[in-house]
Amino acid sequence: MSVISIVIGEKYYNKDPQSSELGRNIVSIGIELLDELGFEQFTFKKLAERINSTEASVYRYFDNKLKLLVYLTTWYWAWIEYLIDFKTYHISDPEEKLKVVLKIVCHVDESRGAINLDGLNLGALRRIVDTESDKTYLTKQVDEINSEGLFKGYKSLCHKIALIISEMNPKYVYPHALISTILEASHQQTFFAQHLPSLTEISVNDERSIENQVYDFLLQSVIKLVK
Amino acid sequence: MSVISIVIGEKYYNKDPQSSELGRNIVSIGIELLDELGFEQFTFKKLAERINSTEASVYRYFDNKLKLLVYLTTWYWAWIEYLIDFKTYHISDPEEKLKVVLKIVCHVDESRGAINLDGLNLGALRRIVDTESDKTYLTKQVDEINSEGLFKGYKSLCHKIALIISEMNPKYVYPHALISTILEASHQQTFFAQHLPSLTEISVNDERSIENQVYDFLLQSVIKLVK
DNA sequence: CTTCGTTGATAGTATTACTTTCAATATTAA
DNA sequence: TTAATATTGAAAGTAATACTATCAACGAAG
Repeated sequence: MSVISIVIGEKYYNKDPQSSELGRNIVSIGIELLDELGFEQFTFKKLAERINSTEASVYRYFDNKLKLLVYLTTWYWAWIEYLIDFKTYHISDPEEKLKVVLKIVCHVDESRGAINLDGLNLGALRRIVDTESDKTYLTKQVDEINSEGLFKGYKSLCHKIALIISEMNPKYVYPHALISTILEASHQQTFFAQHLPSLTEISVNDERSIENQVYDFLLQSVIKLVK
Repeated sequence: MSVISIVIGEKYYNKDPQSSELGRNIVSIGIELLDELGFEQFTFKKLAERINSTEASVYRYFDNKLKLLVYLTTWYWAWIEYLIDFKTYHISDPEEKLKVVLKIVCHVDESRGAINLDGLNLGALRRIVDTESDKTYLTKQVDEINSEGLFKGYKSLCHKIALIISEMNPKYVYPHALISTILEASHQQTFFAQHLPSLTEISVNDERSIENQVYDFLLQSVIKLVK
């Protein structure tokens, strides 16, 4: 039983998936099927079959699979932002704060196994974000989706971390560019380590976990750049 | 009349598009249509109509649109690598070399207007690479495509630049991770400036060109990190 | 002059991405 | 308790996508 719950605004869906068993199934089994099939092979028909419902019923909650992906990534970033608020609340030193933030973003110190919040498979959700989240904006529909305010979650997170950077060094001129680069790199480097290992020194064969290696690379980079 | 021509190996296609008028049309009009419609909306049927040919004929050259995209990005990276070889040939100082490399990658100092090489619209190709190139590997087919050696071009470029970094500072432990991050950032920051401006300080409203701003951000970053 | 390779034309299949309608059931409100 | 309302399932249908197959026409090469 979770005491907290991530709430997503109504512009992200047609009918709130948190409001019914079917909706919660669409989201939770949707995460698992997306992880399994990848965005391109994933369809509402396959999802409907998996949850013993129908295509039409799924469409009643989300316009299309891109909107579902936007919902899921928004949920993910909201969760990350919650963790940041929670775990940095007591910290005043910005450099300390940044370290905690990067640990959260890189999932260092995370308990192994299928973690659950709101009944969601967070491991699968992470993999989706690593592999598929860029597809929320790398589409001709970006400007439309953006004008509806659907990237607010990512922007908000980026801005929050950028503020910490500015606290560390008010003269650094690229806090947002740096953080968006770092956030993207955290996914890319994880993906490269697993699928295109010659593009990175981070390696699945290293005795340290991928998460730790990515964290070290990014922390070292940010500290050097901002100081 | 170009004196040089980028040649792409046969594993990238079924029939060499450079070998016929139709093939060259598929590539050159393909670039323009991909730029226009985006990868998701682009189809071989639409392309066939545009070049007054048929779907079946296009399929004789490329298995599917993903393979065409892989071909185009490979062509692009081969072109960039050619420019790097050409423009750094006489330079021995690695830091100087790096500056030239980043200028090429960011398209600084490039003459405006539709540049042409092999009859291809290079401006459109750049935009495709900025927006669509990540989709070549962000798919469940990565490992398959990679095992066929189709990412060789990108890897080769990444390695070439990583060697310059190692020359600058042999003790720097993340040359490949840094360069893959920088190459990705060069697209992302350009894209963000145009579509999600709150994620970056790089701005279309700045008096300097996007290309120049991205170059400054990336050069400054790499120098600080490697030194 | 014949053979080969290329292309175009046509047709066909399975799947995707939806939309519509209607009936059955569950929930809520009077 | 009944009546109104909302939710889902079932079924059918459409247009587009992502292909594959067949065949005839044409030009080039031997």
